[in-house]
Amino acid sequence: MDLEVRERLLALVRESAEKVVQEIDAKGLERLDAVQVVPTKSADHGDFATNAAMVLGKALGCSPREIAERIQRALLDPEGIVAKMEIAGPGFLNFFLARSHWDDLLSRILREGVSFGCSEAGSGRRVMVEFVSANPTGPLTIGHGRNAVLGDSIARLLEATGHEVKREYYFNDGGRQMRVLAQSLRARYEQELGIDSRLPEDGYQGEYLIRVAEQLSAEQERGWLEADEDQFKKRAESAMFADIDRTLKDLGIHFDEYYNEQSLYAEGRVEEALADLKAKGLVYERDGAVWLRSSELGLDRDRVLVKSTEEPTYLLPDIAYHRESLRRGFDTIIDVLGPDHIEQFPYVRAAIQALGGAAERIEVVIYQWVNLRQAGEIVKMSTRKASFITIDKLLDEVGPDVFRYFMIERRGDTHIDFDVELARERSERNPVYKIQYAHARLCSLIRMGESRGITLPAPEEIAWDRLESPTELELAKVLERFPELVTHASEAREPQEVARYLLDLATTFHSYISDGKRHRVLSDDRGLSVARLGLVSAIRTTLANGLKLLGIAAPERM
RNA sequence: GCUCCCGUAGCUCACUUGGAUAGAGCAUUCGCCUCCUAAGCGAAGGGUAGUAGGUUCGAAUCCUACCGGGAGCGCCA
Repeated sequence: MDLEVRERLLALVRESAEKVVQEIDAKGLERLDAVQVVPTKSADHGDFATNAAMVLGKALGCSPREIAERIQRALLDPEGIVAKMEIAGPGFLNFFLARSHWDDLLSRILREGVSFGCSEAGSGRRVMVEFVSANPTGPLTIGHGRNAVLGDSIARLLEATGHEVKREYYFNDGGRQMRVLAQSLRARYEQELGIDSRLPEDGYQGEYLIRVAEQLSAEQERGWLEADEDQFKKRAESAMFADIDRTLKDLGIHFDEYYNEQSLYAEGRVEEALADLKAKGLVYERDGAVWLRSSELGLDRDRVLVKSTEEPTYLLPDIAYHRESLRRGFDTIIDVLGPDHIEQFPYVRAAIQALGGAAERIEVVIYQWVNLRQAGEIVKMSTRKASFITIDKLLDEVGPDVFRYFMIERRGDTHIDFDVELARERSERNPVYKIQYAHARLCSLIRMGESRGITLPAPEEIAWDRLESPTELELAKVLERFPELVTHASEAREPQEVARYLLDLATTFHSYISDGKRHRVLSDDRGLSVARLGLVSAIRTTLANGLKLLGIAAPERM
């Protein structure tokens, strides 16, 4: 694919700036890296601007404006990308792009359709995105929902930029939590049968277990009174996973693999990791526990690998898991994790590194917890006490699109206070509706065009030069940003950039279409109608492509 | 004790990874459906960007210190 115009401009500017530097003082060469070309905020400043003259000013000992003039004179533009250049402000060199650029852009969008915005940047790279990874002890909470939406959107962005993506759910159905869950289910089952049975001290109090128990007693009657803990565990686990899967499905999320931590034990990977760490002299015993000598790996203290009860902490299997993932041949492994891992993860990474693993291929996307606000009060969420609102409940009220948008509109590393009442209210008047509404209106225009017999010819045959208003050019300018935005959001693992962008595009469109006196799309002027419908179609394509990256529906009618 | 996040309009948050006059939504006030979907649009008011330094041609953005708020970890995971 062609380079985006910004990159082509940057190359021209650097080339020209280099010549100027050579003429004046070669010492300025090392400043060339700081030269940028960026889209402008205001149309008065053209379409793109470069800071080259300001960056080089000091090194060359000349005024920025003088340098800007020399760069302007030296700039060669064989393709004729630039129609006009201006020097402004403290020394910006502003570029006004040639009309043909915008015409080409609109043609290109129509030609590329669903793949506009996609790239092959990550072609040949295998990436694993490991997310959700909630243990099957209860329904998914809103916090898990943030993880789910974030991970899935990152995966979608990676796919759009050509990566081969595997979505993985890593879980642990061994250990204490699951035993407590099994005991809790047994207690509920016995209660169903009228036996005065109590939940274990720190048992799972959620209502969902009662439902499972009801079903179990209906099926088995008293048949499970002698059942062992393992039977209850398996029963509880499959019920919990059924819940989780349904929720994920409602959110439009699927996984390629469910990876069980227990398999690491079964295959001896955990022992192996411990043995290898021992062989490197990175392990010692104290107080009956086995410690990782992480303070010798540049970290602030040592950590327990195996507790005095002989159970491993999460750290050891995590080291084994990541080693195993690297062996599976991924170029990049992205873990989407809650803030409880912020402090921990460096130890996993350090251990992998010390064992000679490619720790730099492991990336962590940390998100902050979602606080729930009810009647103005922050509610702490705990799975065990069931003091949470499940995603299911919320999805019933606001639907997956609003939920996904809520979870993705902010950067992952900021806190979200999720106000349930507000979410309900806002479900009727919400940014995501504004975006979807724009898409529906665009579709409506296309339908109306068709009903009047106006269909789009091949993109190159559209008389794009009929689009003359500033708003139309502004729209084109917004569309222009999309491919680069997708690339950036993908590389930065920041899907909220897409959400922001879509809102911006939708707003610009609503503004355009509301001024129907000046820009009526469908009119008696057939050529103009075709050109405007072409623009409409390009906007629709871009909105739809962006919504798809976020897993949000693009309705044709509302 | 250690780690992370946040202090920007009355509220919730942006600012394209250091650029030109700091922007949206909500809320408030005032307008717009004989005209392609009013889930929309236009306009007005509202700001010492927590404080103090530093780096830079240029700082809301980077660095340091302090103040204030939120969260996590320290043999549960």
